[in-house]
Amino acid sequence: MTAPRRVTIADVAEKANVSTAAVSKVLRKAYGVSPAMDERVRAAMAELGYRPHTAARGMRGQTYTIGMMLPDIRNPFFHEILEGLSKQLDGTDYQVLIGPGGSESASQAHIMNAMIDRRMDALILVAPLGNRRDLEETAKSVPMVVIGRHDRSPDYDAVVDDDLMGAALVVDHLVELGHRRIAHIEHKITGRNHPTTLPQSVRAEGYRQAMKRNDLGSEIDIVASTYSEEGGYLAARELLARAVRPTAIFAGADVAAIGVFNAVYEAGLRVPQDVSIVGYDNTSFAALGPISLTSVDQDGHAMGTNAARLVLERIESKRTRSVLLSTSPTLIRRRSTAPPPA
Amino acid sequence: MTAPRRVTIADVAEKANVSTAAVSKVLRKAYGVSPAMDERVRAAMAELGYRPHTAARGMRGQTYTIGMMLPDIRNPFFHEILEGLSKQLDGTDYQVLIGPGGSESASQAHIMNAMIDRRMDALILVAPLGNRRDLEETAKSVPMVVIGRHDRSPDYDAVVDDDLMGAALVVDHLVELGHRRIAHIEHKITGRNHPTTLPQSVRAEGYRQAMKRNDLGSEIDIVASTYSEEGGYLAARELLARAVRPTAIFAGADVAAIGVFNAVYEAGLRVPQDVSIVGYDNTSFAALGPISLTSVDQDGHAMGTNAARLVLERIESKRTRSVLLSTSPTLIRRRSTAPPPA
DNA sequence: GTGAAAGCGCTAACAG
DNA sequence: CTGTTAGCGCTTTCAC
Repeated sequence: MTAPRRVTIADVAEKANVSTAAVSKVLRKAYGVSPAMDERVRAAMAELGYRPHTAARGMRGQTYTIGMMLPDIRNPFFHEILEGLSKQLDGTDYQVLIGPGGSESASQAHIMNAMIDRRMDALILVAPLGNRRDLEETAKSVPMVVIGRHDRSPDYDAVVDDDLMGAALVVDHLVELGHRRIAHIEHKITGRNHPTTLPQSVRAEGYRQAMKRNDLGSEIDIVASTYSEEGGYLAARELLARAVRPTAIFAGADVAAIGVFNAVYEAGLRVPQDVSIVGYDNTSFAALGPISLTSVDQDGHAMGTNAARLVLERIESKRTRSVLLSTSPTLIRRRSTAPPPA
Repeated sequence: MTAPRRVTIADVAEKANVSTAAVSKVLRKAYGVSPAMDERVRAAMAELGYRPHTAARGMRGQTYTIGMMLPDIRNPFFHEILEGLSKQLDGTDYQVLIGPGGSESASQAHIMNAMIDRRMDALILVAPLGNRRDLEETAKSVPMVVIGRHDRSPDYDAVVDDDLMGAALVVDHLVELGHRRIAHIEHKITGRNHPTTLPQSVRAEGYRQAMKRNDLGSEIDIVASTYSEEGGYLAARELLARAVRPTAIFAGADVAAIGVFNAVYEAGLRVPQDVSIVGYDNTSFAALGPISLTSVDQDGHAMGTNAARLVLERIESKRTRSVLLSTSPTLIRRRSTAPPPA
């Protein structure tokens, strides 16, 4: 019941007949330890089952902890990012811990502060809502990489997928199939002015630009909703109730596309014969037979790997200049898109 | 670029003309501070924008951090638990941080150690794989609550939903509809012997017992697979290839049920006319129109809230005896179940 | 009611 | 190459 006192660096030092400083050096693989001493210390550590006390290390040095702020745990796309990140960190001393950020700027700021208060060595933020100035402010106190946003800042690194191109791929695909009345569902958080560099805003802008480029400027039809099943459902209901119904609906995220399916079936319409549906993120369920959703694929795994690399470079301060890493999406065509009804 | 030195307790003490000890007391709402001093200290903290350095506090006292180990970030059911937990912790000084545990006993042990090394005040483990002795071992060094497992231990608290009853609800419902050939898909991790108290094992056992109770012992048919889309898909393919095909498939989790849908459609069969499908967890997509999956609902939110309560009680050591909190599931009937074909 | 001082476990100069 | 010695920011006796 009573926890035995934890083994400390002092216990190891005593056992190995060396100073605590020596043990610390072995721990950090620091310069200036003879092979003989190194071995003795390691042996003592093993024998005592010593594990460094990360919190204490953090008081002077690093905590070997990287905080990842996620607005929504469930999003399968975020999971891919996490996997890339974890794989890259595997084998290093670093550990990822996830902070649930929620969908509000305030709750996200809260968890970011909590992570900084806990002395995390670096922060990885996925599609954070805060304005750029605030982000730069926190980037001044901790190495930081932002995933998903298109801002470029001198203070933090950015890893993005080209959402402008992704939206263009979708529109061009639909136009090629013969569609003209192509609607878009955007994620639009109510309340404060949110940055236009968020993925959802860029996707909407990409849709707009692509429509114009295809001489369909007059057909532009955007419904503001949310990237969620319910959001997609409600937006699609609105679209299907129009006097002239769209023949294709481009949802900014797969989860929303699922809601669109729902509304379309409910209206007694068929996919893709009556309405074509396109999603974004190419999440695992998009490939499922009964759904078979045409979607835009971003390489989340690579984004995670890149974020880890950038963050480690920063921590080890091999680099002080900021970097923006942009990857290209691809379109995955499936059975949810077809030519419009004659 | 250069981070300004953080405000510390010493700065606040100086500003308020008191000792650091006094500031610490105010911070901890500890006994022995006069209202006047309290106010002065608070004013100084506000003026300087002081935020306590959690890592440093942890060296002597608490870190005000609760670690939650999740085997799979994506599972929407886990998200419900997290929400309940967060809501309960809201307004307290505590913060949840999520440790990605992965699907292996070793990776889970790794993240648990990482959390302990970081001096977290308590651990909440969701369906951990380790054997009970190991769990009890770690429970000796930190307050702990285990969610989902049916073990009862003197060393940690447990929050479970009655999976035995959940499985019985499913079988009884199908039997009532007239089914006899009811198959079950179990989550079975390869390799080591895993505890039989895991939710997946208890659900399988509940299925077995209920089948026997309904005089269908000879019809028991369990396929070992995984709770995932692919796992459900593969298991269902196997089941549908049987000489005598089951008329109902009970997947141990909604995600697996989605894969079952997939396989059923692919085989040219209809749901529920040819095959009935039941899931478990009643995750949000189960309610979606095109899916409309009959499923077992556990109140994840309540489980999270309860876990938080138990953990706080332990931290504040109001309680030393362990508790097991079991809630009851309910069956949500939807369109994926119907009488078997004649 | 208040403050001085000794740590918590580790790192980082700095001597030797 | 090795050990001594200050701290990191906060908590906690224990005098006053």
